[in-house]
Amino acid sequence: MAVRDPAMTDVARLAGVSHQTVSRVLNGHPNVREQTRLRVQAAIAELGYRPNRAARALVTGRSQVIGVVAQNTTLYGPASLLAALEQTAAESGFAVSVGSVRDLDHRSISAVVERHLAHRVAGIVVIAPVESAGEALERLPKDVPLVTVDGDPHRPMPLVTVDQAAGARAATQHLLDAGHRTVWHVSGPSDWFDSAGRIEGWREALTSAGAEIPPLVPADWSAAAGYRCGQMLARMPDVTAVFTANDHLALGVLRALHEHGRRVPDDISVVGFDDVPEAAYFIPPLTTVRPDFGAVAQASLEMLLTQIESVSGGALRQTIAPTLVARRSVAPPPRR
Amino acid sequence: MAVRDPAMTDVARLAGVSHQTVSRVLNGHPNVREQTRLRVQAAIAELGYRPNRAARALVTGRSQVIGVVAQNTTLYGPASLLAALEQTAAESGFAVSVGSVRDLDHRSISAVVERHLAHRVAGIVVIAPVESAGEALERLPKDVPLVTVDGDPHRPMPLVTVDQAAGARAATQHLLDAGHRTVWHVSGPSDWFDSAGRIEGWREALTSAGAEIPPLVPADWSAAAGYRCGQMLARMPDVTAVFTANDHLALGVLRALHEHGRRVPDDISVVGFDDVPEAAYFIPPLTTVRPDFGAVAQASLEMLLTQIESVSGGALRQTIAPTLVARRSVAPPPRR
DNA sequence: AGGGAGGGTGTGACCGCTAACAGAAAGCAA
DNA sequence: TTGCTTTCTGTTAGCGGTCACACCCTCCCT
Repeated sequence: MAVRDPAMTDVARLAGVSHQTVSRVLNGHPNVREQTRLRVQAAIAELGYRPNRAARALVTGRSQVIGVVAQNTTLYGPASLLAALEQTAAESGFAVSVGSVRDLDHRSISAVVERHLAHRVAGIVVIAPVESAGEALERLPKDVPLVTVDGDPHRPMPLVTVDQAAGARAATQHLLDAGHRTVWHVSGPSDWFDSAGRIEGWREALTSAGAEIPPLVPADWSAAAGYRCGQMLARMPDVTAVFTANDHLALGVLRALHEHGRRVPDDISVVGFDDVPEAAYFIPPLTTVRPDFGAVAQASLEMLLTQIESVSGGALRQTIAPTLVARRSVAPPPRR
Repeated sequence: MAVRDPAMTDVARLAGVSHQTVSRVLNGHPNVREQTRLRVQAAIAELGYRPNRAARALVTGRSQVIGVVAQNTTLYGPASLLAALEQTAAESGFAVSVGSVRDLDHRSISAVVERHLAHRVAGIVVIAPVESAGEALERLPKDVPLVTVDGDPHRPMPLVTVDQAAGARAATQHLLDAGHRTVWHVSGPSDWFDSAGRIEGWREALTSAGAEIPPLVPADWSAAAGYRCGQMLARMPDVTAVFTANDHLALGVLRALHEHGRRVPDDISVVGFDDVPEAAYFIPPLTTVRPDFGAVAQASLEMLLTQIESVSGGALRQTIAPTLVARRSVAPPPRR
């Protein structure tokens, strides 16, 4: 026989006060006598009372939930970000509701956003770093606090990004510094801003070093694609340095090179991006670029909270610098 | 100037009906004249009306949200499961709220569960496959629909599991079939049920084949641990076959063996577990066991929904069989 | 002693929805 | 026509909180 959960009035009755006083205790309102507060807290404990967030959300018009829109939370980057976001949000008393989209078209994204809005989420974080996401986002109500992670740098909305270009520059420069004449780049899917940023950084480093810019090798984020690209790269004798858009791609490249008898780093050097936990155990250990997901999460949440709390906004944009992690997949080019 | 979101009454006024009729249209109640329904739908569209889930949750006592309790959503298994769960839930009109716990003690788990209960979630899915989770779960209200994934098989609660033992048996048997006299096992953390199940399956296969049972090599889920274990294994000349509790562990082992000049699969065969997308691109491609996360998610949700909808429960337990994926990391043992 | 300030508490309305019932309209048998 | 279902639709009362306000009491100043 399911008994109704205790409500505020039950607590109030037991403590001999009004429901409003209970509410005050719950919300840490200052004007409550210490003795009363204790009585109420005792009653709460005795009944095992749990405030009903739905009721609160109804009257305040906002729940203590943050909606996240993500595409593929199986990928290492998004998954890490999501986890970090959840941790950070919990510390501020917020819950996190995920909404994944399979495809990143208007309709799918809007649908997920709608779902979040129907729940009256306090704010939305979008981890959908592709072109089409931005468009879908433009047409939603202006009064919903929103932060985009790794989104379109050219759109005027609150944005937190990993400095992809800086990371890519560091990776490329690292290879150049090792003595390579130029660096090839296996890029991520073309519609991701992350890819674009990494390509940009790679180009910049090459340009400013006066190095030749080899043709771009386009791929997606998978090891499979990396493998295919690696098979090509392995056949080209003048390729001595490769920077891949992520670590999984690098893994595929590594395997292809290995199969073709090209040694890493003796014959070819490879640098990845992401620093997945396994990168240190690739053959050979992979030099890569590590983004700080914790910092990204923190920054996003901070931005979101200032939007939620006040009307006037703080910073509209924040960039987190990644760091290069040097391991054994880089060496000087072979002497001819 | 933030205008109030349109509510049911606004729609009702515009359509010239009562709010209740609007409610009926929204909930697909049968007794509404077609013409009225259309008028209401037109009004909804015109106003951009979005039903307030919080209000509904308040009055019905249950929200259309499923709470997930997970430990580390960065690991491939949990992340995949979470994603699958989210997909499946969305199809049934449910949102998913994640609550990660850093540590798996009573207090942390209870705290997360409390948070979910405060939101009046419709049900809870626990992906926290360790001993301590079970205890924390026992003391929570009986009337909350709950499903445990990969939890304690000895506890009388609804449970969906990957058949770890079967997977491990298949892996071990596969190695035995290749001609190995016995198989070593690098196991996951001892407090995970997944680990226990895999150990059990490994032992069973060995026993029923009449093979010697080598000492267990305990580790956690990381490539780092795999590497350390691999360094030991590499020094033992009579080790010809290793089954690791997951693919990352296998990666570490592979690297250690490589460094010690022991070739895989020529000298030593290796089998993993999980089939992470990268497994096919390890050096060499890893033979592994693939659990069907989609099926697990589906089964869990189904179980949860029957609990939500009715009082009498359906199946209390469901087991999903994993499949062996043969790749190139397995070969017959070297001839002496 | 009178009066204002302010801490501490209670009262009532209301947030947006659903459930239960009541009432109106329509259909059909007698 | 009457009377009785069967649809359809409206009315009212909450769900469990918060907000705005009114009230009471004490304290302090004049």
